[in-house]
Amino acid sequence: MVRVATSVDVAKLAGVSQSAVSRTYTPGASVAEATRIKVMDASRKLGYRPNAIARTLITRKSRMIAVVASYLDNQFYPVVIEKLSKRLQSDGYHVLLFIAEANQESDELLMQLMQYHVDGIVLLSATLSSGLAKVCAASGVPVLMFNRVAQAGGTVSSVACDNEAGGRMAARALLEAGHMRIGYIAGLEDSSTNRDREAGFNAELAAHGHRVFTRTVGHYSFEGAQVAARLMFGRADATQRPSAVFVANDYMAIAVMDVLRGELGLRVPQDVAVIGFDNVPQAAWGGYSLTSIEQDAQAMIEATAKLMLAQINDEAVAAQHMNLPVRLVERGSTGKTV
Amino acid sequence: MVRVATSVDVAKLAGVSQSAVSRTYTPGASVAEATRIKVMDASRKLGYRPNAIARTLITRKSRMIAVVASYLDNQFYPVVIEKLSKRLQSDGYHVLLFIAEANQESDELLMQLMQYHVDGIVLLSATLSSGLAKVCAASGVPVLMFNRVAQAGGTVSSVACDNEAGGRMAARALLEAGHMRIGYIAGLEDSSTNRDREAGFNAELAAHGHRVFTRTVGHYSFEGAQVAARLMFGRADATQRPSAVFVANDYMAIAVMDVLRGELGLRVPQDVAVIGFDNVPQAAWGGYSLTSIEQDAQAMIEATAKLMLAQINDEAVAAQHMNLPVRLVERGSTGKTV
DNA sequence: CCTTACATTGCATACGTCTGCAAATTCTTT
DNA sequence: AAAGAATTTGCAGACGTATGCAATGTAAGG
Repeated sequence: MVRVATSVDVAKLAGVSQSAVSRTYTPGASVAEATRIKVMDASRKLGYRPNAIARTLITRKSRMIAVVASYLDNQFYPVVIEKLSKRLQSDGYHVLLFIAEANQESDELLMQLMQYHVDGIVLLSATLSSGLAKVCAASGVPVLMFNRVAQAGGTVSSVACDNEAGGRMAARALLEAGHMRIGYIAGLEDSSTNRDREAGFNAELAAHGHRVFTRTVGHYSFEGAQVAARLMFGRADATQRPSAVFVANDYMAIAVMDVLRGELGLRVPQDVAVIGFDNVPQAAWGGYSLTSIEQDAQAMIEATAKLMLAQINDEAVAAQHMNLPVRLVERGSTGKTV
Repeated sequence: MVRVATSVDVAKLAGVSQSAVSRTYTPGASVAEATRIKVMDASRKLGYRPNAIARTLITRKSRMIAVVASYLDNQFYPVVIEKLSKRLQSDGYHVLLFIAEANQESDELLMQLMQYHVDGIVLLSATLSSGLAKVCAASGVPVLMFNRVAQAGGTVSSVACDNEAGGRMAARALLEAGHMRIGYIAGLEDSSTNRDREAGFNAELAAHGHRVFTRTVGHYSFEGAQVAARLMFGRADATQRPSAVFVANDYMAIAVMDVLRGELGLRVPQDVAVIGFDNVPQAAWGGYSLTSIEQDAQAMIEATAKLMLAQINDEAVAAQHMNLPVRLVERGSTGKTV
């Protein structure tokens, strides 16, 4: 077994008390410059580093934030995780990553994370069971949903984009291009993102005297989107299928484009215009040139970090619900040549 | 401030000693069935969960494993992180995620992780400075490099694929298709993956009396690959440019294909055949249909988890270097229609 | 019934750090 | 130079759990 140096070892070598060592590593504590130097020297000699675990036990702050994710194959999330991690790291926090099985009860696993006394929890595209929300609130751990909106009230914050406005933009873009038969491929039926995007989309169509021509469901999965595309576009008669489709996210939209072109021999945008949501990096790839509603990931992450840190440092900060603006990025899949 | 129940609270309510509570939550400890039930009842009433932090302090096992990653935009890594996390979770370990700035000295940051007394460290596509390797060895923390191979000897394990064999396969595939002018777009010059892939590639070319026609460097980045592609294929005279190119990974290969088609008006595979490495999910997308050398991520992860857990549980287990087999997946970018 | 073995329990201490408090030291000020 | 203010220091007691040890209770064997 290996023994690493402790603050007591350092104190002994430096000829000071253990308190002095502790204070040296506590910003803002009262230590004379001379002793600080003695401590630093001794630390260097012994290779001492404060034990974050012991520190957590007494300060009750672990400086760890749990991030719960599920589908990392949707490109939106790796980007978010990367940026969010960096952002939190720069504030001295670390990310305890947790991958939730898509359809699994994540409660048990979140309880495990709670055992580590994380200072906060960020849920990426996942919702919290009301029971667990209560547990978190009871133990004073701030919870924030990213890209999902919480049910009414509650102690859980959320940061999302203005999904409804995005849905409206998508509708407007397709209407302005003159499409009359417009389809919608839904994500997960019970997700707030899908609900809001679809609501905005339908509202805008209705405002112009239209309504959706066909609707199928892709469940935010690649395979689900392929099935949904085959269902929607599988009929031979061109007038029986949409001339444009709004897909609830880019990840699915790409699967849809592959089915349209590869399996059904349809051209995008000539036969079918496609518009997605998220503006993932792949949307800009030459093979797809996918028009999309952009979520400002950077802004969402900044808001997430700010809100989370505020709630950690000040228990009085209330839960908030933020909806950040979106914008339309037009590319080839709706006819704009780029 | 919120107070959560401790083992002492539970003990008091259950009318037993704190030790009894502790033993109830320690598998294999000696507790009578009757007291175990009393403890469980009291725990339920108080919502008690053992404090993993306090436990770590005394057992010196945090059941946390640090995972250090850098480029999550290369699709290979999200997949790895997801699978690795799940695998470790199933063994009761959790992942402390750390995003290293690409060109930054990650030593300081790894030291931060060491303060959390992680039980092990997995480096994704990153190498360890020799100084830090020494620190880790000194504190008895097993370190494993994933997709990179350590310098000679050392206490650091590594799990990678047989990059050299993969390079040879790529060469053979292009030679068998009859290509005479074959280019190579390199990744990071000082990475072991690039070194080995290129070495195998060159060796196989040489074995057939050929050698590489042009070589440029993409540094494993998207933009770098675009530049490298322009350099290699920017000349008007068709005989002055390769008819086939091996790109050191898929992430770059996709960038290369976009430049070839979108900017230079070249067709793949008719004008240029392209072959990548990793077989990321995107390689199979209809927009690219990229032939690739597949790394068996699942097997690599299984090996990583097994080796890491073995080293954690038994200090006697020596560092190992594993090279898992690869295989060629042929698709449209080298002329096979799929 | 007594001895021996065994299972169960509680006590007390340790893990490595922070922090309130009072003592000790240094610096100001008159 | 003395008194007061301000700074620095060490002591000691947390934080919540695990575990060696001795003590207790129980079962088995003779």
